[in-house]
Amino acid sequence: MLRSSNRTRVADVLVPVAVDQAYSYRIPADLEIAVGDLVEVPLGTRETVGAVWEIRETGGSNLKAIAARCDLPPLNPSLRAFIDWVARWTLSPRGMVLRMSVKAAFNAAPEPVRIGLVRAGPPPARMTPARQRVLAALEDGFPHSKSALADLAACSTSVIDTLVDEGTLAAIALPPEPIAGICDPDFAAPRLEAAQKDAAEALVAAVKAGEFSVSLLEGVTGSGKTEVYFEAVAEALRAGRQALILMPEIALTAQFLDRFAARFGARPAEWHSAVSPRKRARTWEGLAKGDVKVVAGARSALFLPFADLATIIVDEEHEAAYKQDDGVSYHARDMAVVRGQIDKAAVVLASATPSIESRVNAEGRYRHLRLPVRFGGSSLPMIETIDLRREAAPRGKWISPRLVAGVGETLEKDEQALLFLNRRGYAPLTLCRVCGHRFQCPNCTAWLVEHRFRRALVCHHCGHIERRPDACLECESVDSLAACGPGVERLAEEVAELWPDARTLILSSDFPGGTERLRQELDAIANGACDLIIGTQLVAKGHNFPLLSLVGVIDADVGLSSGDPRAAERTFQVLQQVTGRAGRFGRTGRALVQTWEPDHPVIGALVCGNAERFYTEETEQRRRAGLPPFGRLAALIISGKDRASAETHARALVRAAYALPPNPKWRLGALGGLPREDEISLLGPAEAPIAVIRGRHRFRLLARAPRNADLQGFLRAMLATAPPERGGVRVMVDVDPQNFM
DNA sequence: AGCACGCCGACT
DNA sequence: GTCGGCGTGCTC
Repeated sequence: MLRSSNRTRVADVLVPVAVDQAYSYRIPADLEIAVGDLVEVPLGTRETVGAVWEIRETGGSNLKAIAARCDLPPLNPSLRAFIDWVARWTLSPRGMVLRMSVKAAFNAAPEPVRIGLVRAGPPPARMTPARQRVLAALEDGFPHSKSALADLAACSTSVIDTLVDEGTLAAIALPPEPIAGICDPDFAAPRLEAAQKDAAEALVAAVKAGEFSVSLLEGVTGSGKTEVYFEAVAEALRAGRQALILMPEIALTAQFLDRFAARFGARPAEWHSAVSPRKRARTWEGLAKGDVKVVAGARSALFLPFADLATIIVDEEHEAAYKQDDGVSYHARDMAVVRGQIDKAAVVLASATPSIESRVNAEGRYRHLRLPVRFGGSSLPMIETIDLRREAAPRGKWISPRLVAGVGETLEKDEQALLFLNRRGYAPLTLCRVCGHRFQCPNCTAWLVEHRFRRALVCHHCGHIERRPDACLECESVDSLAACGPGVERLAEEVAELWPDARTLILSSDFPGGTERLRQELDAIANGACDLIIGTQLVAKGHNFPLLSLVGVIDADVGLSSGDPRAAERTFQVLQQVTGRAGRFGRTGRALVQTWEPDHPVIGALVCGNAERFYTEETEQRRRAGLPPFGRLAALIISGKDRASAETHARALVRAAYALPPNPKWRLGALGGLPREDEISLLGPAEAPIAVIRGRHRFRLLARAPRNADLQGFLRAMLATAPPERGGVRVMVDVDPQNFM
């Protein structure tokens, strides 16, 4: 049908900047534009790439025009719906969520053209031995790159150049190397034990159903969760559909990728911070076209353009690393469930120590699959506590006599030991014995942590670094500085004194050489390259050390006293994970846990393996306090360059909230009144526990809402009513906060 | 998120 | 007198 000439086609385009609305652009008559297309549009003074969210017709208006349609697959309706949903949930501008989805598709350097050489004509007029070798190397019929060919023929590249000039060889452009191999669901069918088989069948059925479902796959370390969820992936592959495996960043180890390759015959595509922009761009496109079938990735992989997503696995679902705090703050585990709902995919949450949230949801809302037995015949480690009140380490030392003995025995048997201390650096606090001066970060409310290897004092919040002085900065006393408390570096010093011959390695997130070296090192350890590992939290995450038979926890109580409502749960999870590293694959491991509070419920649950009771009590506490998953939380962090402006604005926000008219979707409790179950309560403003970070003073507001209340609606109304942010004040909204500092 | 505009301090 | 610091506001 003919369109009347005075009507113009207009596209509402979402641009990847911090705006919520889509902008309208005229569609030039010569451009074929559809909803979902990625398009180049002018924005202010520059050009950017946006996504078409809607197309409509309108009377003449002088809008800017779409410049071009990108040569990329369009965003499908489910991804667009997901972007809209995440933006509304997190109170982020939709443009910023779109950005997370599409930025990897662009700003990648163009694919370098790979040149391959092939036989193209008669042999050269004059044959030489080197030329002979080159031709022989090409007998297999496959194109070779120039350098590979020169290597193969043991000649210089000029020999090849001459053969090209003579017309014997020709240079052709090679297709880029595939981003991932073909994954074969039946490459190596696993032998599953009965419990694994039942769980795997349930997951396969869930994928087959082609409907949204959530399964909590719970099983202790070594119970074979991975093999079980691989069957869900296999089912997706059999159906020609796609699978996403989410993992906490550091767990994306070569070990995991090798296990995957052993099962499916090829590695999955990878998605994490260490993947090059070019590879990302190709993975993005491969997924959108449906060519790439399986991605293993960190949380940001959730925003990839899957063409036909059948299952999402969230491995180690309890991990705090799934929460993104900067920019758009989202919890990848929760958003995975949402994406599963939109894409009609089977979501699998896997963990040895599930979050309280998932456990509660598993009582009814989710399918609950348990793997009770430790796979492969090895038993759970024997866990003993060491009461530091009775068996303390010598003064200035951190390893108690019993732990010293335990490590000694282990090393004598040529087995590996791991000492776990969740503190990076040498010492968390440095002070002057003469005047009492404490070294503090100039930008943050935090002590500077001594890093002895780097001869520096470092702030773990803002990265501030200064040389460790020899004299006190305050009273100028020389040699008066004392290191207080232990970090892994200091523990290493103690270890070196106790066992000078042991091969020791420190594993922490500031590992020199970055992620790649760390990966290699982890593999080396698994192969016995070291006797004694000293590690932070990092060692608890998803890496297996088959030779490890003893785990020593230096200070089990760290973190229990913080104001974080999840402190006990977190401590339990990390201790359970780290002690579970001991004695896999046939050996009975042993864990020695040093603690000042052996009677604490967390320690009790760990030692007698009575996780159930601990979970029940924690769950009950959450229920009583209306905390997640029984209620919902949102934090507002109000920061400014000075204390007063931040506090003033925080108070203005509270006033705005109480001035709001009544709303049917939420009710705000009376100011100062007792919290009621059906009302939103607003706590604060309170100065944040870390009052200053990067030179910005911070206040916090905490909103707690009943499950059925429209918490986001309330927050939007409050923010809209409050005075605009001026004088450098910033408000950050953190829905479902995990971090209370 | 970028990028321009604008208003105050230290310099060729 | 200009260069440049960053706070503020806008992008169809």
